[in-house]
Amino acid sequence: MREVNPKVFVSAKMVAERAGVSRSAVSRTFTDGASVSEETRRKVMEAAEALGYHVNHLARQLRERSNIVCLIVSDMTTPVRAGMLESLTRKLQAAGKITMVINTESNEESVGRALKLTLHYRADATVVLSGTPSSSLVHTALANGQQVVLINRDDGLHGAQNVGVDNGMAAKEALFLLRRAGCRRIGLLTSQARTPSLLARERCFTAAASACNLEVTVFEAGPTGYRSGYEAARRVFARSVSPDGVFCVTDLLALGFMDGARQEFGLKIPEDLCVIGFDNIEQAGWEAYQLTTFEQPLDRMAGHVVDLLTLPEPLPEPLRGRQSGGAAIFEPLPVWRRSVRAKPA
Amino acid sequence: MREVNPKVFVSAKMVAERAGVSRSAVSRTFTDGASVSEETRRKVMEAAEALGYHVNHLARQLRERSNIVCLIVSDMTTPVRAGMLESLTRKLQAAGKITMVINTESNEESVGRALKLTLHYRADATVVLSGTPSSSLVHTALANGQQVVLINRDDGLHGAQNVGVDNGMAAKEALFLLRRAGCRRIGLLTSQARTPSLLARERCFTAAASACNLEVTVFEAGPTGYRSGYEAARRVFARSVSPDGVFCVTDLLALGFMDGARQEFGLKIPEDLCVIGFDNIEQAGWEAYQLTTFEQPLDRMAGHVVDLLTLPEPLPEPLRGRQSGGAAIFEPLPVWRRSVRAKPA
DNA sequence: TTGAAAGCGATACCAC
DNA sequence: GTGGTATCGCTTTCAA
Repeated sequence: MREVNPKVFVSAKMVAERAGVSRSAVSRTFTDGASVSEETRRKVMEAAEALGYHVNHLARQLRERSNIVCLIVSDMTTPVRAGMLESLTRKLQAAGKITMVINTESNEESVGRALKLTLHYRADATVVLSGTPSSSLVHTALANGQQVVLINRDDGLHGAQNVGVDNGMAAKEALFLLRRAGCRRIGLLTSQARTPSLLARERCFTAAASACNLEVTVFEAGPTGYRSGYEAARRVFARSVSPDGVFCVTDLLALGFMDGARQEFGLKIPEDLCVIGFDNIEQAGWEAYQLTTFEQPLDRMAGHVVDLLTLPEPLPEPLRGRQSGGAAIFEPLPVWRRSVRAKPA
Repeated sequence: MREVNPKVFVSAKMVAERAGVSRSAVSRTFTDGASVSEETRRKVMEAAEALGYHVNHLARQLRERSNIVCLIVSDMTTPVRAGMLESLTRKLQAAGKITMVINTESNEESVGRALKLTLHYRADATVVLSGTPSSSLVHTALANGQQVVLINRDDGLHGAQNVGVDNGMAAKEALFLLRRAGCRRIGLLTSQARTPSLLARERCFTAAASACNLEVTVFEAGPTGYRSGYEAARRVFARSVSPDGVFCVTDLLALGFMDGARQEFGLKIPEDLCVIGFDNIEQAGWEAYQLTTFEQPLDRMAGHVVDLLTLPEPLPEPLRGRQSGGAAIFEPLPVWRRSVRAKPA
């Protein structure tokens, strides 16, 4: 049924020639709602089939929107990023969009380069999952009629659309849980990556503590990740006074911290130490950890992003996420597991 | 510096008009190696800057190759997939390619739909990370001059280029390790997803065992993942005779299996039970597991894929991976940790 | 219903 | 060095 290898993409022209019709006829055959006779359509389809023709969407959308959405992301092996990527690609596809992924460092320059690329590829929209582009670049994108969506950037850029999670609520709840467990020396473990989300969690947690006249010791680990959490535990528990309740700004840090505390100091969780994380990555539910944490509603957030990109108007009421200063903020879901005591030891 | 919002992508024509030159001049300014006077270039750059112009690569590549590479993948949150995706996107970008990600189910029909999409988008190449497209579709792609690369499909399709890992070698080594540890009742845990790779690991492992006159009990878990491993342990150790050494076809299964064995039956690893995995995902190195496993050289494999797509000729000798029947096979790297005893208990 | 022709944004080839 | 023109693959008038 199929012809010899042309080593070149089959074009509508080739199909037209073979079917003995005009190229317009071919175009119409593949445009729904266009008027073609049954006879012509049959001839065209037959030729197309034989040649292995596929409409060139890139050329088609030379006149209209490209339907391309760019995802700018760094550290995509991280469970949260991978999860967001999965959700976004799936939903975008379902909405008929094409997803272009740009893997970048999270510094402003790299993100900027990536954003320029999206302009070169005429993406209808860009979704930034990590890092923050300079506001002047965002404006260039906007000026080119491109939508820009920023995820989990609490320092939301003017002009861009922001989608995020309510860090403050989780931080407050975390403090409450640690207090209820009877923890007396409360700590917070953050990472050296001072992203807006992590900073917000830290700020809200310490603020909530001061409000109760509680002192919180802040520990800073290395880059966000398991290893950093582990090493942090090493340092934290080598001190004369060490915490008995710690809120870690991400699950990955928390899991490493738990392992470090148990392995290096023989601490029992939650008897000797209570730990709370943030994100609810899959591993937090693993038997070895059973980490109490807060779930980022990735799927709902992704859904909202897709709505922003597909719905014609500024999202109608009722909103899917709470709106605040132009940002859609989603409530994280507390997930109670076994890394925190239910009451004082 | 920047003009009012045109709400439409800026084109070379607009730049030309503003700079008072021809559109050819604009084109030349952005084509390196073209001859433009300093004066003209300056005027063009100034106008481009003011308007926020970016060359439209989609239109440019109407005449030449698109530079687009499509990645077809399912279950991208899985550590191995996420890792491969990370490596591929990074290297492809470095090679000047644009990456489109198609998130799909792994059944033939979904993969087929995805492959057709890549044709619509004139991708120069398609890399299939999961699932196998029908061979007729692969031929259509090939006939359109598109390269097709299949990763870890041991049933390698004719025409497509295959890149994989040597499952047989790992399986044999796994058996050796379990025997050296003095295990007497050896088992193999596989998943219900009977992908070519997993089947190969199973086949080679049992074959190696028969060669030593050893019997291997094969257990089948649910879908590849932690939960399935955990549940499998539940069933496996509820039996009157249970294994004391198990090769799990993926790390995720292994980790769940370990937790199940420890949590539900109080087994000590490696004293009571030796476990070996495959993939060397990050979590395998976590303190709670310290799983002995085999590392898939994702980075080297990705590098090879990119070579296939960028090097003009069929890859020259010396090859980066062992060549076998047109497939590039990479050796997995044994990673010795603590889930297997070094000698009999 | 059909084919011819214009146009989308960019590049290559021409004369000038 | 420069501007005009054809061309890439496609959709969309517009006449027939």
